[in-house]
Amino acid sequence: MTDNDRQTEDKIFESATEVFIEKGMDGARMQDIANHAGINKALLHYYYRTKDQLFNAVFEKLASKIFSKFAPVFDENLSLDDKIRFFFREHISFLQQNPRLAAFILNEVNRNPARIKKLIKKIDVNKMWEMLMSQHREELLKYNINEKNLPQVMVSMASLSVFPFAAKGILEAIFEKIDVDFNDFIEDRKAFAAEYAIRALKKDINNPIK
Amino acid sequence: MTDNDRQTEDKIFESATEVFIEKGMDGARMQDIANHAGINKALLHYYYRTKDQLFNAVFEKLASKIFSKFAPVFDENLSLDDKIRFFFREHISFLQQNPRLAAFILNEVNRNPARIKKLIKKIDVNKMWEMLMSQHREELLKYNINEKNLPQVMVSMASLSVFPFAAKGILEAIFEKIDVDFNDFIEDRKAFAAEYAIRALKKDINNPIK
DNA sequence: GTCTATAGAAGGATAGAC
DNA sequence: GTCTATCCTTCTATAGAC
Repeated sequence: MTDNDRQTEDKIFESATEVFIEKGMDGARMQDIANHAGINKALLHYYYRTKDQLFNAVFEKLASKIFSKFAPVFDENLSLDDKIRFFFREHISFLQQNPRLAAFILNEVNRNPARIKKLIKKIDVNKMWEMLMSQHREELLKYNINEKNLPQVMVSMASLSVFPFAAKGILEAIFEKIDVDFNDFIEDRKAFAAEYAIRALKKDINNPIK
Repeated sequence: MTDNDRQTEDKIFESATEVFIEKGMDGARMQDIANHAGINKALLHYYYRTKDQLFNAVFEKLASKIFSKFAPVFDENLSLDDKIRFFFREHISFLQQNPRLAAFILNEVNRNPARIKKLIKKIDVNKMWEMLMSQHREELLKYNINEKNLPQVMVSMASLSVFPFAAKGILEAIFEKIDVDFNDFIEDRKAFAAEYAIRALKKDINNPIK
């Protein structure tokens, strides 16, 4: 494969990424992607035979990029509280740089759930729990976390981080009325969500878990 | 307008609702909607001149339905804790009955933010804060809630409730691996999210807010 | 008000020249 | 490898009969 091939193929891939994120699989037009890349439609089909194949290539790249952002949390040598802070800071910063990415992935997965199966296969949820247990055995006793409610705990953290981006359009409309800037809100959220989640997970003698 | 008109128009509207929620504006086909309603395409255009008009009618109905679910929280005569419990129980139950609704709204708003502006106009956020203040003035002193962080607080509650539905496709794929049923998860979530949010919002002498 | 038939436009995909 | 021209299907929308 020559440099020229690579260049064109990359250009197509990048343009497709932008257009698909913007319009979704159904809304995107091959013509848009071609225009965006400064080439013609036929070339798209030369490199990626069909729209479906082009979309799949883009989707897989983006989805794996998102999932890979969850892993480092378990590797850092930090207290549990600081891991939570680390997670929100990193994860929200990542989404901040790609504000439409989350909504795109969520929507396309719902539209075609089979797409995500392949990527999920690589994730070992049980191992995540074991790592958490081995690294924070004593700390965990002070937290409202156990093997049974771990899914609820993890989903809650993902919710607090991802939802504002998934609901960006609605939030911006509401914020406009109360003179809040979405970007400022997101900047504040890195710390707010972390402290919120930490308080929610810590056992509290004033409000013991039943 | 005769009964027959009403019947047909309603049938079209209901069919359009189902198909649009399932496939989105771009993915939905007028033919699908006609088939679903047991009529032919031409009739769709007779009642709603264009696909766009039909979609707008459906979208507005659904979006206002979702927003109206937030209001009753402020009217109930309950302690703040019980209002939070009430909110999660009611809101999650509503989404449980319409599991694809949240993802549909979020996606279509992002695709076309102008759509939501009209509905947002009706919401008075400042009034919500005033009601909260007047009803729970003393209680609020024990909570990490103030006028400045109210948006963060509200978005967090919406996140915990809505996100699992927006991410249904991904969660189901993950849950399959660890043998968790999505419906069971949602059932548990009504109580989990409430207690999680309450702990997160309560001031805690062990972990005071800075 | 409801249907059949079809116009007319758009979009994905390919053939063939260079 | 890249382009122009075009095929062919799909889809929205309308015309016109009943």
